[in-house]
Amino acid sequence: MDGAMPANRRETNRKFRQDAVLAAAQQVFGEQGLEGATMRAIAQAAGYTAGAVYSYYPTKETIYAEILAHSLAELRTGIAAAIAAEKTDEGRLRAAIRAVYAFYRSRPQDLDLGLYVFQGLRPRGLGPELDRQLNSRLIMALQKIAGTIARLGGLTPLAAHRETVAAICHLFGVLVLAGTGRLKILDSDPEILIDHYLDGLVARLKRLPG
Amino acid sequence: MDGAMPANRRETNRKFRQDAVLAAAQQVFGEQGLEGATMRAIAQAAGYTAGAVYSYYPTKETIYAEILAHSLAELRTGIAAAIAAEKTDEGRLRAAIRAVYAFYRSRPQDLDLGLYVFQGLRPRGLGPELDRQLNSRLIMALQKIAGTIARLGGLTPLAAHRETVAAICHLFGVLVLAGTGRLKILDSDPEILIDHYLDGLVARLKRLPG
Amino acid sequence: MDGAMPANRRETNRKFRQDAVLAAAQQVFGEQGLEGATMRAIAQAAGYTAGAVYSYYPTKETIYAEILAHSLAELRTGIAAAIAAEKTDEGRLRAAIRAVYAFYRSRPQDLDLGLYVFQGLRPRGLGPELDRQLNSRLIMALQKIAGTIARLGGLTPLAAHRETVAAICHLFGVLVLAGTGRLKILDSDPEILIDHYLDGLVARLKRLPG
Amino acid sequence: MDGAMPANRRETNRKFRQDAVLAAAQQVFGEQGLEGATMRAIAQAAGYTAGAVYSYYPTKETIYAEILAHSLAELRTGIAAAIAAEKTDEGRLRAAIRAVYAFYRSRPQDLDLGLYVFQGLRPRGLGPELDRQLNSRLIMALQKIAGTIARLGGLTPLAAHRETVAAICHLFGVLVLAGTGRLKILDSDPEILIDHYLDGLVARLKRLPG
DNA sequence: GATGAATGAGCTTTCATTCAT
DNA sequence: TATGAATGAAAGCTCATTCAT
Repeated sequence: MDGAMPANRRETNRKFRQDAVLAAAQQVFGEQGLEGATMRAIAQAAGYTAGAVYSYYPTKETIYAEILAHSLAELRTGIAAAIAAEKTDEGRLRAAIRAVYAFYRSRPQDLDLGLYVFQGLRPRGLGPELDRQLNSRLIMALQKIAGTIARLGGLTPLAAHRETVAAICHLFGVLVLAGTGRLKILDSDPEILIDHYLDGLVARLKRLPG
Repeated sequence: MDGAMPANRRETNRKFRQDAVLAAAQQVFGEQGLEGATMRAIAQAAGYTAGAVYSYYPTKETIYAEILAHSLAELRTGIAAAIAAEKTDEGRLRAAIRAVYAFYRSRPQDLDLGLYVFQGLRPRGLGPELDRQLNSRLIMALQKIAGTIARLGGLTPLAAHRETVAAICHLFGVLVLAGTGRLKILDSDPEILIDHYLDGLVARLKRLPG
Repeated sequence: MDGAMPANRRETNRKFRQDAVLAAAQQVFGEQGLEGATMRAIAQAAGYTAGAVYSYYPTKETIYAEILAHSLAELRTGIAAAIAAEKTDEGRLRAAIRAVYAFYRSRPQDLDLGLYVFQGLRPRGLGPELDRQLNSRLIMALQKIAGTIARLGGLTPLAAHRETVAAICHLFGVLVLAGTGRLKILDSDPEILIDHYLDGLVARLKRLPG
Repeated sequence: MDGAMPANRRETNRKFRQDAVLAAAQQVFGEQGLEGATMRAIAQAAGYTAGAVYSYYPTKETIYAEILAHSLAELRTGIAAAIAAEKTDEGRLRAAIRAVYAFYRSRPQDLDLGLYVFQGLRPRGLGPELDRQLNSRLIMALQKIAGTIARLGGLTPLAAHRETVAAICHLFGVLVLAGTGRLKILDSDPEILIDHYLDGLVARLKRLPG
């Protein structure tokens, strides 16, 4: 008889358990990869039965989406922290980019997931609503970088945005090629590549306004 | 009496159908994505029963490997052609990079496949032998670009290699983000990004030796 | 144009190739066991395509039956040879039984086949006609042993038959348990078991008439 | 609220259904033979889908192993009961051997299964662990017979073991030949053969110590 | 909300057999 | 006769998902 429990308390409980499931999913996902992340495995890691998971997430894809959303949120936090720890704009830019790199290097699954969900190995990854949500999170995560670039190069928001996107492309290229082992084959170190790009970017930005 | 069809002809026919299967695989792959590319689907697209496919390719992974090998060979041809059509080293560099871009833009599945096969959603997609083969094809495909960069910037082979890898990272980053729809969200045009990168690269290379 | 070839020559040729297929089947069978003996494997060992085998044997089971028939014929020859090489009836009995033992010990597949075909892992192993044929071959193979037993023990044909069957049962029991590894588990040597049985049998036979 | 069904009861239910699956497997196995005993067939006989069976037994081989284990356990019980019902050692020996005979005569599939599993038409039917378990069950099943033989013949444990194994060989030989229809062909009655062997064995044992 | 049972569709792969050439 | 292409049925197994309790 839980009639005594107020509605918001109940909701809190629910949210709590939902998060536990999510954490379990993340763990399984990190340990076993995309293929190993079956509903059973996730449920088990959460201390539930497969069926129970469905009271929290209606679909496997939903779980993936949620993980991805969390990932992006943490990425954003990571970027913010990296920037906050620096004094100069150049330091902030370098720190931010390196933070993104480090983030995905340490959670390669999150990269996989992003590609998987968006690209849609499955017909339609998620509903457009979820998609929009994830997109806005991505944009928010990048905004701090854009701001730094704008200040450093004295750029308009638009130009700074372009430069940010370019940097992100480079970053993801490095991450993807590193993650698939191609960089090793090509005898290249991802971190050196990142730093190399940053050197060029900073040089260009500093030169621009003068 | 099998004089009617010489061994020669036989083999040709076989090769022909084998290629048809491969084409079917590529088509299914493009239409349904990696997950949809089941042996049944491939066979059906080729007008066969599932079992029949196995007389052409002993394994699903083999088909993937073959598609990828073809893809890389064509990529190389494409790069060579693009370079051959230009007179100046700058033109060659720009043309080569744009050729890679155009190649994967027009066959997004090939990108997926490369990531899938190499990264190995499966334990290890293919034997190390095949892997090596594919690797060398990749390297060969990139060598022409490295040569052009070396000449343009007066770089040592090593430095040119580094610069080539960096360019490829950028390129793949753009391709991946474009392919997953992220660039659209970020309101960015992949071609502009490529050109932007090329401008910077060329400028840097020209400045370097002086 | 082989109109020049007389019918019986043609038949001889056919028989020849048919035997080649059979030999191949036997070889595959010995090397790969029952499960490995696919039509393709047999055909290949014979230098043919799978389809070609069907001009010689309409069914896989037919091949098995033929192998078994050959096996029984050879067994009979082996028994006869073993008996012929001995001077005394006791020697003949011992030699005959040991010959059967050695025969199946060296071709465990033939034992498997016998059990497989007769017992019918498949619904109906062979037609009743083939079955009868194989049966008579079995009986013929055992007749020499029965004769020796009859003489040694001064038994009526009927009594000798019974004793022969009993000996064969013992023999097959040893063979089956040895072949399935049970005897090793039970720490027993098949040859000792056989000799032990023979000792008892000979003693009994010698005692009987007196 | 799952107070309605205590864990206790749950487990019992589960065990019940698991046994039903096993019974179905045994039935299919008896009706269709080893080859016909597919997972689908077993499932259907149990009123399930193929997939459901896998929640009771993780593998087909496991089912086989379980059937065999049950079989050996029952065999042991049967032997014990037969022995317990007799007063004299001779009676016990005869009863035990006849019990084994009757057991397998009434469940010919169990014999097949034993041969199949141990001999391993498959590379190695079951892991060595299961194999050892089954072996020890087999040995335990035979120990009572060995004890009786030892007492009856005044034999050392070793000698009694040898005699037991010999008897088992005979028995299995009779069973196999009877099961494959060979005995009928040879116009012999398995029971008479068994009794004949027992007569000889008992005579020998009684004579020995004197 | 949670369980555990069950489904059903699907997967890759194997193989005896058929048949036009 | 022989080939080689192809079939089609089947096998063992996995998994997201549903649902009565």
